[in-house]
Amino acid sequence: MNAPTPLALSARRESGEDRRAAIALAARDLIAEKGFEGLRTRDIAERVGINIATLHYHVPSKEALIALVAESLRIAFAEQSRAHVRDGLTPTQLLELEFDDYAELLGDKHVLISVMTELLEKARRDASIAAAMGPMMGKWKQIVADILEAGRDAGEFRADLDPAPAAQMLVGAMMGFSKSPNATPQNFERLRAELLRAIRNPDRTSKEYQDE
Amino acid sequence: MNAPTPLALSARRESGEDRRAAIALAARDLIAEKGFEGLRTRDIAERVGINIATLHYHVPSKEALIALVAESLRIAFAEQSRAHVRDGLTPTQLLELEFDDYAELLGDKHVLISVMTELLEKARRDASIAAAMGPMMGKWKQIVADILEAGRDAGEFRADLDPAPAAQMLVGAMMGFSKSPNATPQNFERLRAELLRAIRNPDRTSKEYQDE
DNA sequence: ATGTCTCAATCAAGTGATTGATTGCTTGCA
DNA sequence: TGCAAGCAATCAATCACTTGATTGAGACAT
Repeated sequence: MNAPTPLALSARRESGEDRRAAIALAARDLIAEKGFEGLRTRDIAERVGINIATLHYHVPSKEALIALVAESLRIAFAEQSRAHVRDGLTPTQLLELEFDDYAELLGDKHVLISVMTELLEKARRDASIAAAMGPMMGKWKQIVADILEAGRDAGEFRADLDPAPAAQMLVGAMMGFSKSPNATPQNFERLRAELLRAIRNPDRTSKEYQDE
Repeated sequence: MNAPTPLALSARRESGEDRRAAIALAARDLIAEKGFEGLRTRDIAERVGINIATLHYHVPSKEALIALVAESLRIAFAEQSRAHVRDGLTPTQLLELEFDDYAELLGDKHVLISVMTELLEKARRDASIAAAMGPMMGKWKQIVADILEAGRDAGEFRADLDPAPAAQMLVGAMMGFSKSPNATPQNFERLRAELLRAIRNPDRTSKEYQDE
């Protein structure tokens, strides 16, 4: 991901599916590096180690390529979400898991965040991208809102909490954090702690929280 | 701003300063419409009503033009900030003013938000843009953090509030909101109400808040 | 007269995409 | 087992613009 080296010493031939996956991966890296502004089909082909015409054989247009990237992002996030068991956890624990997942992205998967924010920016101007990104973001916010609602109803979070805007608050804080110049792990810990305090039920004591 | 009409029937000649201001304004509109990805110097020149060579006479390169846009943004935000007297207000009132300012941007100045988010995205990849945007965002967050700190110390906001991450939370929530598909005025009201609840000192009663 | 501003024409490089020939792989048949 | 056929995948060369920027002449203002 650092050196602009072809991703693999490509065999002369790969199945369409493998090739498209490699193309999506290369495109993700390049979008993170240069944005859509600097995204070039030739650069992608070079990164994969194929000819420009081969790229067009597998992915018919730049527009189709961007849609492929959005889909690969959706799959990556879905896999991350599935990696943790969520049954039997309290709302606070579920929320901590969301924070853990985001911290993981902030680590060695920062490309995924960068590509996501680039796509969200593009979604503002392009209805087809918005159609792809809308459900992804909407689902994330809904998951968080559901956790918040359950936590409020269970008395873990404050009684006056409004789930939808509170979810916007949490998601917005995390995504904004990743763009700030001081996005260190320590600062993320500090942020998540503040987010928890922002939603906590003040009528609960610290001991009651620990017992859960 | 809707019709792609030259901004004015430009006089054959304008002073350099007026011309550059018109160029910055046209560029802002076009960045909001098409992003940096779709920004073309010829489109800007056409929007202003001048020849492409004239644009280059006044602004030597595309890079310089983007710097000009960032500066025009800084000026616009500074003017907005100055439009309200901030002396003698309580921390809660000051924070409400920040929300009011943002609501105003969400209204008929949405272009400014769009350009800002495009620049922030570009800043991630371009050090000179980051150098321009960093102080702007940093200042906003500092203003909010200072308000929060003062409010905490005055007992208006909760005692365990950590100003810097809490400011990140508020700023992130607002900026994230502007990109969401349901960014209506009612939903912003709902969000700001939730943000206030997130920072409020629970040891204060509603009446105490009203008295301030 | 001089300096500033404007313009049409043009440059050189880049861009997404296409074309037609070639290569690689699989399958079926003798 | 070997060969031929057919389809999928690959490539170099090329196309038809597009793009940021430049050049040199002319217009304008003082």
